Amino acid sequence: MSRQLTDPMIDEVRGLFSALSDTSRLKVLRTLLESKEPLSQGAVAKAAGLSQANASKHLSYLVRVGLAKRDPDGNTVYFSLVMPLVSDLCDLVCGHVSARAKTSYQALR
Amino acid sequence: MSRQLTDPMIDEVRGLFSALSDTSRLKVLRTLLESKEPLSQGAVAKAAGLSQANASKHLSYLVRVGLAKRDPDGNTVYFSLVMPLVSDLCDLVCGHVSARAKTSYQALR
DNA sequence: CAACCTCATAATCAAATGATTATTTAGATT
DNA sequence: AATCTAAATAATCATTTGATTATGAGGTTG
Repeated sequence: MSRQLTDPMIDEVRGLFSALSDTSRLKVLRTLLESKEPLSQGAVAKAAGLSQANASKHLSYLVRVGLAKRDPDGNTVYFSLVMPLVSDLCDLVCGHVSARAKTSYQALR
Repeated sequence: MSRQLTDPMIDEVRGLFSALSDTSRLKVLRTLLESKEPLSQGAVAKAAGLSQANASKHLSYLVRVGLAKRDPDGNTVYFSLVMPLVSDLCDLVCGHVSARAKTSYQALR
């Protein structure tokens, strides 16, 4: 985001972060992170508690912005995450969130 | 995002990414990144091309999720970014975006 | 204290976004 | 070929979100 953040680039960045700013899509990411192997769309939908159509749209979104990969095999389509990008984002953001949680907890005592 | 991504935590993470998924807020971040010093709200608004009320809301959003800091001095309020979190996020995401841009450009030749 | 400055807040409106239901496409199976 | 399954797409609706305009609250300066 730092150097040369041109206006068209801002739009790309916005799209990527938008992909991460929805509860359902984060649940999809969590599901795929916790699974070591690629999962079919149906498996993702079930594990994340989403309807079929909903899971399809969210997974497409993640693929479009480059956070997930699509891997069709016969009838079913397998999805997996793009690493290490996603895990890096995880570590950064989760670290920040839990650090904030800790300090705001300590502020209560 | 990886380990122990509980449901309440997902909501926090969502809030953080939502803060980054808006063009105006990204312009605010860019403005603050390019400035070495904290900037008053008015300065941010002008540099980012936002109205006063709009800048106020967006800056409050960034502060609320812990991406920016507020520093009132007399009449004016100075804002700055929380480092190194923001620059780390920048590097990660901008790297990804420009890498994708490059490969999709090469795909055209 | 009165006029002024900087920022925050409230109300309103238009636009974007996510969920649902239904339908369609493509591949597999009988 | 007919059927079944998995996934994508379309249409619709409710909700969320961002921009604008106007106003209010603090602090500063003449």
